[in-house]
Amino acid sequence: MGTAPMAASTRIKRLQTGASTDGRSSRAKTLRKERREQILAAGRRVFAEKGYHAASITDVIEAADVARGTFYLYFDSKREIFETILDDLLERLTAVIHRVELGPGHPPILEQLHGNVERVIQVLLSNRDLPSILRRTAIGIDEDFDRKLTDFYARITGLIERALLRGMQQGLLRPLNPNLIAKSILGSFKELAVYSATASLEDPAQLRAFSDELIRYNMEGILKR
Amino acid sequence: MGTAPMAASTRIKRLQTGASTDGRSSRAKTLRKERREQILAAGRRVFAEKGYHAASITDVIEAADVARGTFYLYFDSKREIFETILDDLLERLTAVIHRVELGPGHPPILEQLHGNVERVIQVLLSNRDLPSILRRTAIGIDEDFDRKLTDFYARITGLIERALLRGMQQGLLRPLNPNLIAKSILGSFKELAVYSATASLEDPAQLRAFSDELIRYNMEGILKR
DNA sequence: TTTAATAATGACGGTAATGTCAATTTTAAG
DNA sequence: CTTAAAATTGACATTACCGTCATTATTAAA
Repeated sequence: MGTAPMAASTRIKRLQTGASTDGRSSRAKTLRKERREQILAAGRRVFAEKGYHAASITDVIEAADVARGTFYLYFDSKREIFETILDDLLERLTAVIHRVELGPGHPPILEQLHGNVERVIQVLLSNRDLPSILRRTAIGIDEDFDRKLTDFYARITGLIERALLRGMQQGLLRPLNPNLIAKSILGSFKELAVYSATASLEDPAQLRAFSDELIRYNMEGILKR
Repeated sequence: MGTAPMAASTRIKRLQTGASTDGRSSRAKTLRKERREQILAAGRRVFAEKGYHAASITDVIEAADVARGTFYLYFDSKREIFETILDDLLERLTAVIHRVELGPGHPPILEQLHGNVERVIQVLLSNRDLPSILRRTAIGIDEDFDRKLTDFYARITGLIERALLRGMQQGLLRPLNPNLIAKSILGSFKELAVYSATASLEDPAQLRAFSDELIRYNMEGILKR
């Protein structure tokens, strides 16, 4: 009987496709994207639950309910699907982190800071798998991922560092070591962001309280004035 | 000729051994420990450089310059040698982190905090591989490691949290959310500690400056008074 | 209905790293 | 020197996962 596959029992086998003269119809393109997104979503779930290394392609295709070969029609490897997921996440985070602008015509600095914090948390909460993926994705998976993460965090640290310098120049901030403190600030935020899934921050009031606490800690420290 | 192995060219093959009536002579025991430590040191180097997953047993035995079989006389698996290394590190860190004591008969609080910071950094600097191992060892390697790390950080967070509560009761600290702020403080420190290898903190003056900056940031924040 | 193009399938071969063990080497006691 | 115990060795069997591809299923145009 050779290698003939059989129809899977309950699997919905098709999303429907089409063809046209110029390669692929727009409908077909949409459906290709849907299938891809179906596999990506399964990947996010699996990576969030097991972490990159413990997750196998087999886990992903089982979660996506597609055959092994199908996976390889959409992604070259486990590396590639994870890269897609990570790039996506880092890009979304980058998009919502805005440089703090001084001077008139801009919202108060504190409001801008709140905006950044709350937008980042919202991105992380938009898909429950994201905080776990971020949390589990540390240095050491792969040289390329290492660089991506390191660069991402370096960009944020750079943003913070420049903000600190401007703040010192304006006389708003005390003298401090901008590089060291920028890392501290990033660290304080990372530690909390990664746990954002466990708190109930979908409630805007709670989110605001969280943001308040974090920003006040960084601004004023913990001592009584 | 079967599976007969040949003498490795330049390898120092023995540490010398001995035997006695009660199983093993104390000299033999010492030498067993030395061989074990030789393999552990190689493991630390390899794990620091490549991370847990990318490191193979083959890498470790090549770094240690012992044969495959020898490795398995001292450790059951890659998991086990890494566990030994991680346990060791966490135990040493735990040992140098002391609860802050209030009241007369104890050094000033600030000095106690400096002590903690500087001792932790010293542990991390005692072996150049340790910061990298800590940095690369995030959640997701293995359920057991996850728990160990999570527990370790939870213990520290607990220490900080209780210190914050006492500080509030004493009227030294402003009102704050102890759990959230404890995590922030831990985060700020983790981010810096992990990079401690890159700074030149062997110099006591530099280490003190580092510690000053970190503690002042947590105490006073960044705003000008 | 027929048919060509596209999509999906899963058995299978290849690869890489693991842990074992029979053989060998070294040690130290007799 | 002889010899038994302990330590070391590396070839090899095993395992587990990866990516391929010939085959089958589905679609939509003719």
